Amino acid sequence: MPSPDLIKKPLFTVDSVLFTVQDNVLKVLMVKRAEAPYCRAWGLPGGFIDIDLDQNTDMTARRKLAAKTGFAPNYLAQLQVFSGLERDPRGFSVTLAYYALVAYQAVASHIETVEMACWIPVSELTELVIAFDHLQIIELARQRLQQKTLYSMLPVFCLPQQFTIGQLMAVIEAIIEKPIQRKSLMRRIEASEMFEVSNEKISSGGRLAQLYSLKPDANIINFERNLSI
Amino acid sequence: MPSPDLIKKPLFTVDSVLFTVQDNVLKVLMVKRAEAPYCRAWGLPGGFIDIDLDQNTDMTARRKLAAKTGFAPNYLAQLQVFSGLERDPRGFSVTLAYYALVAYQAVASHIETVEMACWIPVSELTELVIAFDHLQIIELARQRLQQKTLYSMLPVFCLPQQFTIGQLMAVIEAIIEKPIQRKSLMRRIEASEMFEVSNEKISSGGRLAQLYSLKPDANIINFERNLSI
DNA sequence: TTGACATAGTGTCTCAGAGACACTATATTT
DNA sequence: AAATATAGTGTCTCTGAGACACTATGTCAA
Repeated sequence: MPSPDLIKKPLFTVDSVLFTVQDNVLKVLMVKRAEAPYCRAWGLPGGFIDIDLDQNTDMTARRKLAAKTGFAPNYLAQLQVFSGLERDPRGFSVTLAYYALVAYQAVASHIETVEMACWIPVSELTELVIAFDHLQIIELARQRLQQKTLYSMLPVFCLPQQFTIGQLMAVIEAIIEKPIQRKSLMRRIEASEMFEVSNEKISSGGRLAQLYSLKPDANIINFERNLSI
Repeated sequence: MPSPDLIKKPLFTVDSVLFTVQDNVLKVLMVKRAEAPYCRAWGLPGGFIDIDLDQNTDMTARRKLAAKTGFAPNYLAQLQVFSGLERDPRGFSVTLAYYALVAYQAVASHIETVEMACWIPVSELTELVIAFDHLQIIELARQRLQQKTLYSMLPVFCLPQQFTIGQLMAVIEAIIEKPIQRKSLMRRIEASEMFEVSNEKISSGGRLAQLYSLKPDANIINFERNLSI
């Protein structure tokens, strides 16, 4: 039985919405829950802070993601805190949600059973039983990702270290669900000065495509205008 | 003495950076701490969630602000969570920081001693002893406020319900610390369709100024371009 | 009463960058 | 060699921010 003090403390957890783009489809990493509440439902990877292991909540998010998938996100940022009495049957709870991006790779299945962690297209989430308010959290994360895609180059974090304009364009279009102009993307790549051209080109069914990569020290800058919605 | 379980739990608090603009100066509400740690230093208004009083963390922020000032913010939004072992001498701590805007009004001094809560110009914060990492939190909140001011009408929440373009312009300039073009502001007011013209005008030392107010159901929209930095 | 001044608000030009889309370049496939 | 596919460029339009001169209308002082 917990102490009286403890009863008054809310549960505090850290959850992450890890996005990737595979085959031009935006997908989210979901984990099949093994414990109550919402046992056997799908939920976001996450858990409790471990004060001995985690320097801060960012580390909690990274540790939990690594435990479920075996890899580390290319980009990780805070989304928002969700709190309240209704969101967890155990009582008042507080969740710090992160959103993260990674270049597509298969989930390491050797860690746990194959069913444990899985990429799910965001458009198919409604067909599943989702734990807690995680569907809302994912929806908000998607909106934030879409917004940032309109005024930054965030989607590069869904690509491998070297990539072509065509790949970047495809990933952006998968995220914002609208076609964009290749020309606009080229202008932004030029203007941002964040990228360097490789001396390699790769084949893609037509003229060879120039490979680009993020400069080692590059900051992700924000443009002053959005792409059109 | 807390239970062994409790020792492992981080301290979780909610703090708010409440901004206002008075006499063309951006100010922050600071509270003089009465308890350790950082007794007698200045800190952000905030405190612990009270599960019996607060439906969620937003309510915690509002409750604590009301307790210190006697009024409610016009706008309140999450800033970011700050966490770690070093930020509080008592051990690992987690703070959810909010930022908020209010039209200037004197802090209700009847609630506590006059010195308890006080508007401090952000430019003068470095002259004070500030508790914890609250200076960093305020700095991040200021940056967020500046960014949002470039692409939204957020600064209206620093003004009374009815206001003139000149007042709005002054508040924006106090926040971003740059002059802006009245014409650009007029265009945005027109385009946003968020405001309605009053049938009153007020005197301001020259030609009478049109009074505007937010439409009752208006959402704060985001513009697709920033004002120039 | 009138003229100086202050603040409110408009007209209109320039400029940057997004959208559109035709055009060129260069690979693969048949 | 021709068809086709993808990469990349040239250039026009369009929107909205910046600049700034101009008009409008109030207050105040002589």
